[in-house]
Amino acid sequence: MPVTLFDSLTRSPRELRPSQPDGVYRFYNCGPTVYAPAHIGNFRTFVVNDLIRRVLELEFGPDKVKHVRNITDVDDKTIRRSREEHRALAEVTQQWTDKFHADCDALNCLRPHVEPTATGHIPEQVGMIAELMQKGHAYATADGSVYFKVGSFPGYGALSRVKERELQIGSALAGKPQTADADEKEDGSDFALWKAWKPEDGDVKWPGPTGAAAGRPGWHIECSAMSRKHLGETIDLHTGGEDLLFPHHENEIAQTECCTGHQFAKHWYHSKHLMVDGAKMSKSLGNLYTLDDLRAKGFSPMALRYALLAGHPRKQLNFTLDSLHAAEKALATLRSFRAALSPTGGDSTVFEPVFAALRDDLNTPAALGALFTVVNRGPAGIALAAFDRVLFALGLKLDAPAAPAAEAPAEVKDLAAQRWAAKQAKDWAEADRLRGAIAALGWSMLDSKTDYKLEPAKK
RNA sequence: GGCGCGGUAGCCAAGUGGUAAGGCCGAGGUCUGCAAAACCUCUAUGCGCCGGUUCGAUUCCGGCCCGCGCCUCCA
Repeated sequence: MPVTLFDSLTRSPRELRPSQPDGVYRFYNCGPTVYAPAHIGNFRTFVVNDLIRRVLELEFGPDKVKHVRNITDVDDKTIRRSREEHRALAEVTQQWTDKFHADCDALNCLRPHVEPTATGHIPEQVGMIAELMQKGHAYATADGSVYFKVGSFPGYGALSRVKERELQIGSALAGKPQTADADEKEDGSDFALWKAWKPEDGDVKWPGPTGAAAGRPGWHIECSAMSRKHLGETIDLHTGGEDLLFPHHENEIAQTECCTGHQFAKHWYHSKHLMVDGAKMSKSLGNLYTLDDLRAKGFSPMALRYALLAGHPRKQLNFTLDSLHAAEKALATLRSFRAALSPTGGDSTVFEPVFAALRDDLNTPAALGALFTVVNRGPAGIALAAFDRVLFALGLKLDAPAAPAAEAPAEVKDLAAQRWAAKQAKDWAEADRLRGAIAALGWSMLDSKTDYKLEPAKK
């Protein structure tokens, strides 16, 4: 069954097919800049990309997908952070890389097959810049930086239709101050391939290409170089958040295609941004959440994953804490449904509508709808293995506890023991009074036939 | 200013030229001393507004109103 995905280049849905004879699907996904914990907006993109990875594996086989996602571990933000904290750049970026991995694991995102770092691929980037200079697509400036000459690549703007955009820049951006390095450039739209060392870069520098000073690579070249090294000159799919479409991806195309002379990516995909409480996420609005922020509010990472899946990846999704509450409840229903399934035998085709929705441009809300349509019919005659295949496709893990178990304070435990005794004595008035006292301390006492447990009260 | 997206029940959110998936919330019920959990049932004559095309439009066309995103090395 064909998988279709919207293609940002042609602006239409297109079928995904491996283009190389080995049948391996080559998938490059722009990764995080590691200078702080990623926020849930970042994770929307990574969860969507994880879904692509899973759908591809189901379609072509687990060994027929090669997924590469980079780590940007040198740029203005990482360097600034390292200077602020008086720590080595590598130490800072390692810390946040580890945190990113832990968060991804918690969200049940499959690790990419290769996760290259920018600092680990300096020679590849320098080599590519040298190649571009030799071919006349790049030039060094007086300070030893190197810029890509946008005018030398006729295909520039095909992805973002930037030429249409530039017509308006005169009116809207005319008053904008020029950046310091703009004076060095031959043309305003040229972009940096190599940035000459400046004092604020501290000890962060590498030898540059011939004709350039020591310094560090620009942002765009890392993806071109790492993608080329790990996936070859032409890849099957390149993805990222919508904000990367321009200039990042447009620039990647220019760099790679000017070097190799071949088409860079067969297919482009961009997921939309996550909004929070109806507005763009930003620190100034105070609506920027990390995974740990949500954990602190008692929500599980899986609830975030579910909430992210509840919106179509190509539509803005408005995130609210309410949606996490809904997600927790939905997960609980799936959990009990799974527990009711027979481990052997049963129908394995009932979930086909779920897969069909995913194959149709990753329509996750429709997939969840189809899933619950089956769930609501009841567990009779449904194979556990078939349900688990759905869970794999969506990346949902149900065996994880909904919330981390917390230890009740001694005071609460004491009240609970008293209430249990009152209950055994059938002193209902006293039992109810004690339940109220426990609740007042922020805990819930949940009874079973023979036992009870304490949980933090639901907000 | 230009480009693009969206307005579907209290909230979130699919979808189709033929009469509205699903989740949450809410209501009722089974169970429980009571709760919680679980399970069962119910919940939009309606899809921003106004026209048009059509046997028939939420779905197509035109206009309007409202919200949002991008055009700044932010996923």
